[in-house]
Amino acid sequence: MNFNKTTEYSLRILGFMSIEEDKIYSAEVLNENLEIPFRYLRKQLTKLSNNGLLTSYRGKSGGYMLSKPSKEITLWDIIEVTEDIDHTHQCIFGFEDCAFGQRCAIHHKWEKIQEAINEMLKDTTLEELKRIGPQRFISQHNLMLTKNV
Amino acid sequence: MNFNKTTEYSLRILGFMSIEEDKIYSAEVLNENLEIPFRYLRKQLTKLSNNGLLTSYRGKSGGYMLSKPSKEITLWDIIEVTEDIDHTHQCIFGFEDCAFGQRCAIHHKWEKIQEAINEMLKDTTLEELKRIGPQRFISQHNLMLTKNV
DNA sequence: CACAAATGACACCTTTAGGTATTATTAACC
DNA sequence: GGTTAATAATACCTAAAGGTGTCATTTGTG
Ligand code: SF4
Ligand code: SF4
Repeated sequence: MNFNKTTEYSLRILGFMSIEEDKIYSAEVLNENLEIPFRYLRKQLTKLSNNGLLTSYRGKSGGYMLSKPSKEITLWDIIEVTEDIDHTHQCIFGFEDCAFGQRCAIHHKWEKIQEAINEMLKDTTLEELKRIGPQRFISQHNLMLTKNV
Repeated sequence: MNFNKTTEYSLRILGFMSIEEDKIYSAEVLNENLEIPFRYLRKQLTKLSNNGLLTSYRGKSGGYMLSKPSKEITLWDIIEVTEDIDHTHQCIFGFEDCAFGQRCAIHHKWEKIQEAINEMLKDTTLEELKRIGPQRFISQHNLMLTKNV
């Protein structure tokens, strides 16, 4: 009943990057600020690039930048990449072929909650999440290296 | 964002057993009716016994029975056994020491959803779930062996 | 008591998410 | 063009959840 580590990491990364969303952040810099194992961070950044959430710049003074304005990236977009959701299969009991015409007691309750979650995920954009996490992450943000400075 | 297999299995088991909650069900019988790998089912039944949800009867014509009336067993009770929830740590980003006085945008929304989920889990009893899952599971229920017949 | 039919305990195997290591490729800058 | 600082690709390792196998223990019954 919660998100996996990869999702958490991705939220951290993207949340941090959206503080100044027109800057390029290298994996090195992100590693210094977010507490994510370096190699895994690298892997994850590549994945986020390959899935269109980040644009990557290779070569010297390269790094990553949000591929779209933060207000156009929803939590849902992120979670679709990091969590593999089975959109069809939502029975709380794991039944794949429930044959009831009349649903069981929990079905409706559960469905409502699912809807609430999805709604939240689709309605919340990175823009709202500029300032997340412990203060220390944010306060160090001005140490960032940028492409243009 | 969903329950693990062990939780699903447990819900199936207990849901099925609550159809006739004063009967003793052997692992063998449960295995014939619910589609759960036999050994793992056995393991899980032991765990549910050890955690007070089931009472086990050893020896010939033994098996398992609900330890309490189904209306006194909530989904929450079950999930506490099968899912290991960290009750303290609920930050969607996985931060353990968020230092904000002013919470981030998602914090409140997420908290509300968590509450809705917990409320549902605590309000829903096995009693409401007597008839769950595909029809075939239920229709075979009269083949049960019991202690007293 | 001996046998059969059930659960209990415990060790082991398998799959997958999380994490590392290595080598190749790209691009700015001298 | 060569050096350096960055990402890309790929393969491998580790820990935890899911799943098996074996043997011991309990209890009803002839
Ligand atoms: S305010 Fe945001 S970052 Fe801080 S604990 Fe709440 S959800 Fe996590
Ligand atoms: S009615 Fe109940 S058992 Fe059937 S799919 Fe819905 S939640 Fe699952």
